[in-house]
Amino acid sequence: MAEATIRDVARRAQVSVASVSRALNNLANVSEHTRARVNEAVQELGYVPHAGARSLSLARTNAIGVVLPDLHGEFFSEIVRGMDKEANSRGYLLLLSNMHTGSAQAANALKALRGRVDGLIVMAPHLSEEDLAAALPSTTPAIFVNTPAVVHDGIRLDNAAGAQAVAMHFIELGRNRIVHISGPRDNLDAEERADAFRRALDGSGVQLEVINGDFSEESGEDSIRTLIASGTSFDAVFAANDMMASGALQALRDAGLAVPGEVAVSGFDDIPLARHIGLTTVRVRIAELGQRAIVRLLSIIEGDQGASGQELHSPELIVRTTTLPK
Amino acid sequence: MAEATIRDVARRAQVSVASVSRALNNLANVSEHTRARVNEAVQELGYVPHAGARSLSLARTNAIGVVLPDLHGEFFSEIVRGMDKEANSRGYLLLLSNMHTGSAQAANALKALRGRVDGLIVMAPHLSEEDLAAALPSTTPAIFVNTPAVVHDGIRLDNAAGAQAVAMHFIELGRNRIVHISGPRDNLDAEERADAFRRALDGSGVQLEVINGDFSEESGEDSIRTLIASGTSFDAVFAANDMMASGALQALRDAGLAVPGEVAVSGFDDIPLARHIGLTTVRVRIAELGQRAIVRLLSIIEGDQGASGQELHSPELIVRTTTLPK
DNA sequence: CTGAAAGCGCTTACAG
DNA sequence: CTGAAAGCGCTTACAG
Repeated sequence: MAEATIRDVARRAQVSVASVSRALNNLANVSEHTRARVNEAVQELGYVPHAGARSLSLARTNAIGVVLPDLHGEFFSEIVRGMDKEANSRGYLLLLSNMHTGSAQAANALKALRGRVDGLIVMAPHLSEEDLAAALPSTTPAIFVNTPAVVHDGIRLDNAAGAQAVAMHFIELGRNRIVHISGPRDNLDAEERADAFRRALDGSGVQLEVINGDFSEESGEDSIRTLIASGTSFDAVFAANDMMASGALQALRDAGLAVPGEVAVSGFDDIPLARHIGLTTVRVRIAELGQRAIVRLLSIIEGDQGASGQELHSPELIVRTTTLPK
Repeated sequence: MAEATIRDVARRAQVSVASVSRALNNLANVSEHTRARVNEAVQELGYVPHAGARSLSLARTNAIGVVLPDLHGEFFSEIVRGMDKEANSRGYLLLLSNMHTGSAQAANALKALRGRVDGLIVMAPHLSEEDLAAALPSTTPAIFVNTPAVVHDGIRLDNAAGAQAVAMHFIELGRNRIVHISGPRDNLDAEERADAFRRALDGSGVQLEVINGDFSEESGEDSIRTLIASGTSFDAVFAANDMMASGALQALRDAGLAVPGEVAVSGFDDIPLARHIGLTTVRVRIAELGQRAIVRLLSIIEGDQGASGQELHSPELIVRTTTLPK
């Protein structure tokens, strides 16, 4: 048997569907008698309103589309957790959509959300704003998270501040042959971290070598292994994320180099693992980023005049054993 | 200006909305001429179909509701990742819904999904099947994941096999004063692990003490700290998950007890951290659990006759340094 | 191959 | 306070 509809309830309660609708939505203009009959019929039929039909009628879905490149890694799961928590407490559901590389695929992912959500959270550190804008319905509220954005409202991590803090820390420790393992090319976070780190070291007399990694643990390990094999000497490593830092630590250990005695190491992100391995890193309050994204999106959707433009979240340097003073 | 609708396209292309619909859905019975005009109009207007309206008409949403207790921890993020991957590749979106404790709240969470999804994945290790069944629309396909289920189709982890493997491993190592730090009461996984572990040790002459934890790292640490303070001596610890095992390791280290020399330690789950700290554990292919849940749900939704009933996923013992032979 | 019309399950002016 | 009717944006028999 098919699920009961509002018509079934109306028939059973001997009232019109209009009255059923009013009663269910707790409108004032319904007599107690009618309300009671409706509730009774709802119980008897086990009626549950059809949210899809309601959305169409109201032009409101109470759902938020979350478009992200990939669910891999603690970063994304944490940010989704922050969004989910805030959204749920405000009566919204999250609709997840993976956006694979390739702007055509990205456009389709975005289009599939039309008519399903009231707004969009877009995370795409690898796409340009133009590509995204072309696929974004202009009338849909959207917040860009850690995504290149000039025109759109967004939330970003202050990568520069984090990288700078690491640079200053290394200088204070007296390290002067520094290696930076960067993230993948074309990734916004990776670029900003590398650029700021380089700038912060400029003119300090410190020698800097940059190796290109890809945010994976293996790339961190390989980078350092190769570097050591080449005979290069260095006394500090700044990896653009914690996973690469973890790989670097393994390579250093395998090579018999003491950390932090001979080489100081810092990561970026402060994933839970970092604390366990005593890794100095830059703490990003990831879940909070996600939560803020929802707060701002809802303030647009619900018409409050929230702050517009870019919001920058400052990370914090967390010093642990991998950079204790010599 | 509002988004274009199918009517706008029809008007512009000078055909009926029926023809537009047919053209957009690539039906055969549309002349090339009409198809071309429609495509042109779509381009000019930047028309994107309204998925919500389409769903109502088709009684099909191409969305799957995922109901879970909490996004905390690597377990849930991994399982969602597995589901998301499979769902996306099959053209479905995931709609996330948090189910807080309390069966009334749970019922509402489930109801809010009516008319929004084609099927449900339900994870609720803390609720009884009756509570859930009362709130579940009987006509909606559903798969229960790691949730008490007799009537419904489900996927479960073979907790008993995992706990047994740990017990055998400890016995082979010659350990005979064993401690089990269990998960929270009323949690299905926790119960099954504890019960199976106890049974496997029965009659082996091994002495077993069970302490009640709550799956948090702190509870693992506190449990062992308290135990040591009480003067109890033991030579092996089986924590019901890796986080508690990690806490236990810290307490042991602080107390100066050698691992595995004096005390062998095993966890459960094999979260990424486990490898880093050399923790022996029971590997659960979490993402695979999520993927299988989607595969089975879709086979119900799409009418293929998939296997019904409970599917049991066998975990695998991973021996690392925390249980090397003395 | 094409269009007018009914229908999916709701909400809401409008008139009473 | 209540009901008949139109409308949200699609799809699809039905008749031509």
